[in-house]
Amino acid sequence: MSESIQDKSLQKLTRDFYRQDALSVAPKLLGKLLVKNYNSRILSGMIVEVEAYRGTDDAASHTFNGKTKRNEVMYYEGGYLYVYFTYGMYHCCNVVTGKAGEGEAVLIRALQPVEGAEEMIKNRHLVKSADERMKNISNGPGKLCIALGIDRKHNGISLLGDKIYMTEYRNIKSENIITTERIGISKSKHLLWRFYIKDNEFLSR
DNA sequence: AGGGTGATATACT
DNA sequence: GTATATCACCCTT
Repeated sequence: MSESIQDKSLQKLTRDFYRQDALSVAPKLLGKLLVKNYNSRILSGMIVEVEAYRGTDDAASHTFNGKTKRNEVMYYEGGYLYVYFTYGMYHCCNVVTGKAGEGEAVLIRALQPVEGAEEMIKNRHLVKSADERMKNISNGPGKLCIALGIDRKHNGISLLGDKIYMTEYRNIKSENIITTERIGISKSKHLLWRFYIKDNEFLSR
């Protein structure tokens, strides 16, 4: 208890939080910290952009056509990481939400680096020259996975453990949360299931 | 605007 | 089994 000045802002998100519906969780994830233990160092970033994906009513969701080997983690109860490989070279990182069997998740689309930016730049093979490049570290779903070193090994990992987890960080006022159509999909485009922090510099677009 | 890259799903022999 | 289309992306022109 010696150094236990409990910083409320860094409290881990709970199972109850993740067990809510994807559409409830998605906007609430904005301003939270995604934390990764990386070679006993901490890499972290504030979530600034997300998209919700939900099984039955969302043709763009991996779970729209039922369970497969690839998407089975999405059917876990909320609080697990769903990581999939796409376009031959990238990974995308999702937070499973809802109750077991529902097949929902929230895609993390962009982070604002908080801790370990130097390491992230190395992971991304960027040259730290200008602030311009800093914005390029984790402003996209594929990029943030490279920056944090997230790949298929992390598929199905619990967010209540110590390898990867999320904590409280900043409170984002509702008037600073923008809602739009999702990016990069062709089906169910009309659904306004993308959420991002207004005027943040680290958005994917 | 187009190419790179490979897993996955679907549609065929 | 094999063939083809698609894909929740990123980078370069």
